[in-house]
Amino acid sequence: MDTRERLIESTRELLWEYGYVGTSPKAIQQRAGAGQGSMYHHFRGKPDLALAAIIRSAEELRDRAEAEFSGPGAPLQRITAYLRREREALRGCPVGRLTQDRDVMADPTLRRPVEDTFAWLRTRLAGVLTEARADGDLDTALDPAATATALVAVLQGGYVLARAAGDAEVYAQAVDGALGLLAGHAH
Amino acid sequence: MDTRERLIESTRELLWEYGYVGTSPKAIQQRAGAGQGSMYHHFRGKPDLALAAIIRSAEELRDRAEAEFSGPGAPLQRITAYLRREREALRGCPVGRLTQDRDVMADPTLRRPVEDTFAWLRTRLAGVLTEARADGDLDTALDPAATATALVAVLQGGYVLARAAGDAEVYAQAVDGALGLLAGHAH
DNA sequence: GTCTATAGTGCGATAGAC
DNA sequence: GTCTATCGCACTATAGAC
Repeated sequence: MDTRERLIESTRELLWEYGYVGTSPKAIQQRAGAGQGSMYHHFRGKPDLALAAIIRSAEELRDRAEAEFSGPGAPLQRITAYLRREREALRGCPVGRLTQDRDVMADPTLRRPVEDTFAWLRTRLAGVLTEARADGDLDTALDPAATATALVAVLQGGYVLARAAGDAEVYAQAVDGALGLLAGHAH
Repeated sequence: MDTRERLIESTRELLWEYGYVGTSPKAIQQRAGAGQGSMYHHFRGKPDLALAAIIRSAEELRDRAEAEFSGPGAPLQRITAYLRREREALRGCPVGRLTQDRDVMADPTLRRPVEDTFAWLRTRLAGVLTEARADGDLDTALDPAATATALVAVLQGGYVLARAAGDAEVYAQAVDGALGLLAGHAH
């Protein structure tokens, strides 16, 4: 892994743990094992480097989700697999976390990947719910778009509650609750 | 409102918008219209002042929720009222936001009110769900604790998605989706 | 109880040698 | 392409006058 790559990966981890305001170029350089000059050679500054890191985290989230959504099994099985997939609950969502970062949301360039990722995720999940409905596996009374938004919200909120409790099990409990609610509408 | 009070309220607002790392004593003083000496007279420092602000925000969240939970109407009506209550979706949750703040979660004293608030909220909501079940208004197959955690997660995640989209309507959509899922289990 | 002055630290960024 | 030196600034906190 070359220096540029190490800088991006270090920024991703620090952004995940400390957020944008709490991540300093100095900390990035130390973690990447690079000097100041090196960082400012590859990137114009903190926002430029953060953008590269955010885009990569967004792509990773999207790729992993797409793998579950387009995987094998019936639509509802794929949704269950997606919701139950192991996540690092106590670390939170590397992309969702950024919505609480004012400097990120205030900068249209930094904000864009975050906005696009969740817009895609909600739409994509709604599509799988629509598939399930077309197969006759899901109650037609359920609105796919609203249900998809609620399910994604359970994951994002599950991170919040797990971190508040200091217990990853709370995340699992939120998912269990959501699946319990969904089960009543499955045929 | 005296100086001490203005300092606490200013800190609450700044903590809500900028988070702990992004909130400086200087900004607090300016918003409160107080000098440095004044702040350090009333509080030992930033963490001490933040604690007072966090405790107050936690109390407010709890009081507002309790008002809905112990209000008039059947249990499921009260839950619907709680979920649908107007919130400032784009500003996010003043307490939930703190879970993303490393300096807050790393300090047991600052973390305590956050942890307690969500533990109480989940337990209290589970209690109302149990009431609904006892009244024969809710499917007995639904686990009250898991369902409560999922519903609270929808709210917390709804903030995240609304902020990501830059649209408060997304928060409402998450709530609609959750109520749609819950409706299938109501008698 | 509130003010101003000041200290010490770390931030984000630039300059220029190698 | 990477390094060290340095800049100007804001941060959190303390000291001491009023």
